[in-house]
Amino acid sequence: MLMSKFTWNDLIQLNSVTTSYLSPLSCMAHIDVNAFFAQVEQIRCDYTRDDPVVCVQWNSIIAVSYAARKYGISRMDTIHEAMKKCDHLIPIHTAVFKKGESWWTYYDGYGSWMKEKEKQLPPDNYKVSLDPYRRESRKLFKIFKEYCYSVEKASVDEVFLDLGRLCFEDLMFSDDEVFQKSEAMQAIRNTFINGEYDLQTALPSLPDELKNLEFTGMVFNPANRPLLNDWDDIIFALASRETQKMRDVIKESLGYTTSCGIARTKNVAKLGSNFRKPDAQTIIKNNCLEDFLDNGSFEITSFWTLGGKLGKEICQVLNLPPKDSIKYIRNTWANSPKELESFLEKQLEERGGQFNELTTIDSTNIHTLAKKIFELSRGVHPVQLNTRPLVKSMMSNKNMRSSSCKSLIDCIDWLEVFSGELATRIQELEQEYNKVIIPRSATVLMKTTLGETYRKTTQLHNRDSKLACQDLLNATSKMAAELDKKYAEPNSKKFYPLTNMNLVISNFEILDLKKTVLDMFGNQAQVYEKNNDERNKDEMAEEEDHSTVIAAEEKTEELQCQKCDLFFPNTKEFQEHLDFHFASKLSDSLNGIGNDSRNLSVGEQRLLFSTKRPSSNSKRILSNGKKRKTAKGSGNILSFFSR
DNA sequence: TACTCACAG
DNA sequence: GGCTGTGAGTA
Repeated sequence: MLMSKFTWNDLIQLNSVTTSYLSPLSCMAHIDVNAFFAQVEQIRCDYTRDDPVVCVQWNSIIAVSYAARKYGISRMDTIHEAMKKCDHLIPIHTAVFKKGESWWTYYDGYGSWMKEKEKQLPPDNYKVSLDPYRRESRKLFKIFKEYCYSVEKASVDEVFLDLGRLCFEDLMFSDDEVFQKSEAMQAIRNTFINGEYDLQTALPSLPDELKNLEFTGMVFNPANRPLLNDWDDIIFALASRETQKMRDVIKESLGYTTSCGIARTKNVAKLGSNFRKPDAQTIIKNNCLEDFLDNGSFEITSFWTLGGKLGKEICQVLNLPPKDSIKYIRNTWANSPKELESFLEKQLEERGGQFNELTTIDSTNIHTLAKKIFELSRGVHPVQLNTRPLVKSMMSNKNMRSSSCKSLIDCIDWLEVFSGELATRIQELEQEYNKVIIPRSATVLMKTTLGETYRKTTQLHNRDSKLACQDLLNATSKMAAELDKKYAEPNSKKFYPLTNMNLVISNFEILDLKKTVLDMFGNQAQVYEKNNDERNKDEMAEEEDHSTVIAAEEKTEELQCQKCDLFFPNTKEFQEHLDFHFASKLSDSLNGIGNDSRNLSVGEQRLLFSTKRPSSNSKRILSNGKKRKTAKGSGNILSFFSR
C-alpha cells in the first residue's frame, strides 16, 4: 500500500505552537501591505485605488501607489520629476509636528510642490510624524491576531503567520464538503480523535477525493508538477484559503490590498509575497521550491539578512557565480552542510584565520552559517516566529537644516516635539494593550556640524507613574541646558547649529491593568500589577482574555473525550486535554522532540501547546464534538468583556 | 550599561 | 535618500 512521505508525528507537530516550524509539513505565510504609506493616505483622503497617489516627505517620495507606478514613477524620483511624468499626480505629505508644538497634524494642501510660499512645509521648522501609519498598522495586526494563532509583526506593514495549527484544525475539523464526503478522510479524523495513531508511522497516502481541493491564489508551478500529491499540498491549499480570508477581511474592513507568500519557511514565504504584487498571493509548494528559487529573480543575497555585507562576503568566500548562485550552492555542496562547512574552514585557513575585509565570518560561526546557507539554498531553513516584546526603546529624531537649531531655545522647541511624540505613542500603546508603560530612562543626543555627538542620560521618576509630555519635557530640557552649558558656552561657534538631535526613552517598566470581575461592572478600582518577567504582552493579554472567557463559558458546553470518557466543561479544556494526549504520545515514542508532558504543570503544558483560540474559529472544534449541549446565550456578556 | 555597526522597510 | 527600528558585538 502506498504511503505518504509524512508521519503522524509530522502532522501532529503542526498543532504545537512551539515546534510547528520544525515539522516538514510546516506552513508559513508572509503578508505585506502594498505601498503602505501611499494606501494609508489614499484611504484617509478618500481617493480610489486608481488615483495616482504618492506619499511625500519634504521633496522626496516615500511610497508610490500602484496607480502611480503605471506612470513609471518610483521612490527615487523627486516630487517634481514625478509630476512631470504624471500631470494629475496626487502628492500627499505625511503628517508633521511643528517646531515648538507637541502634537502632529496633517496640513493637506501643503507641500513642496505648492507654488504659494505660505503653503510650503519647510523641513527647518517641521518634523515628519509616522504615527498615522503605526495606528493603521495596529488595526491590521489586530485582524491577523483574530484569525491566526501565531503572528509576528515583522515591521509596520508586514507580518509572518505560522499557519500550522490553523491548517491542522481545518484538516481535522472543518465542515468542508471535500472532507466530509471522503470516507478515507473521516477515518483519519477518527484515528486522530481516538488517539489510535502511532507517531512513527507514515500517514496513509492522499485519498483521491481530496485531489479536488482547490488553492486560492497562484500556485507557483511552471514545471507543471502534480498539484495535490501528498499531505503537505493539502496543508498549503488550506493555508491559501485561510490567508485569502484574512486578506479579504482586511481589504473590506480597512481597504488595504496586500500581497502574500505561502511556503514551508519564513524565508521563502517572504520571497513569495514579493513575487507578485499588488493584491496577490503566491503559493510555493514543497515540490516546487527549487523551481521557485531558481526562477531567475533570486540570488543567495535575496534572503533576509544576506542583503548586505554578510551576503557579499559569502559570495566572495564561496566563489559564487553572479547568476544562479542558489542553484550553484545546491549543486556544489549537494549532500550535507558538513561539506560546506569544511570548505569554509579551508578557506578560512588559507586566509590566516580571517576573511578579507570584514570580520563577520570566523571560526565561531561557520558551523551555523554553513547549515543556514545549505538549508536556505533548498528553501528549508526553519526559523520560528519571533514574538517581540511590547517596546524596547522609542526614539524621536530630527535631522536639522542649517537654521533649525541655533540655540538652547531652539533645542527646547524640538524637545517639545520629541516629548509630545513619545508621550502620545506611549499613551496609544497603553490604551491598546491595557497596560501602564513607564520609561525609566531618557537620553538626549545632539550632533554638531563637526560631526561630534554629545549625549546625556537621566533616570525618570514620575510621581503618578504616568508619562506626561510635560514631565518628559522638564527632564529633557534640563539635560539640554546642561549640555549647552558644558559644550556650547565655552566655544559657541563649534556647537551650534546642530545637525541632528534626538530623544530616546528606554528601560520600560510595564504594569498590567488587572481587571477583576467586579471592576468590569464598574464597581471596583483598577489594580496595577507588577509584571517583572520577560513575557511579551500578547501572551499576557491572552491570559487575561481567557480568564473572563472561561468564566462565562463554563456552564454552556460539555464535551467528552472518546479515549478516557472524561467530560469537559468547555472547549478550551477539551482542547487542552487533547493536547495532553499528543504530549503523551510524543514523549512515549519520540527521541529528542518534546518533554514528557505528563509531568508538566498545566502552565508548562500550555507553553508546549498553546491553547489560544482565535475568536473567528472559536466554535469550530464544536462542529465535531461528540456530546454537547446547546449554548445558552451568554454571548452578549462575552463579547462585551472580551476587548 | 553605553556605544557602534549592520540590516531592514 | 531620510527616517525609524532591532539585534549583535564590543568595551
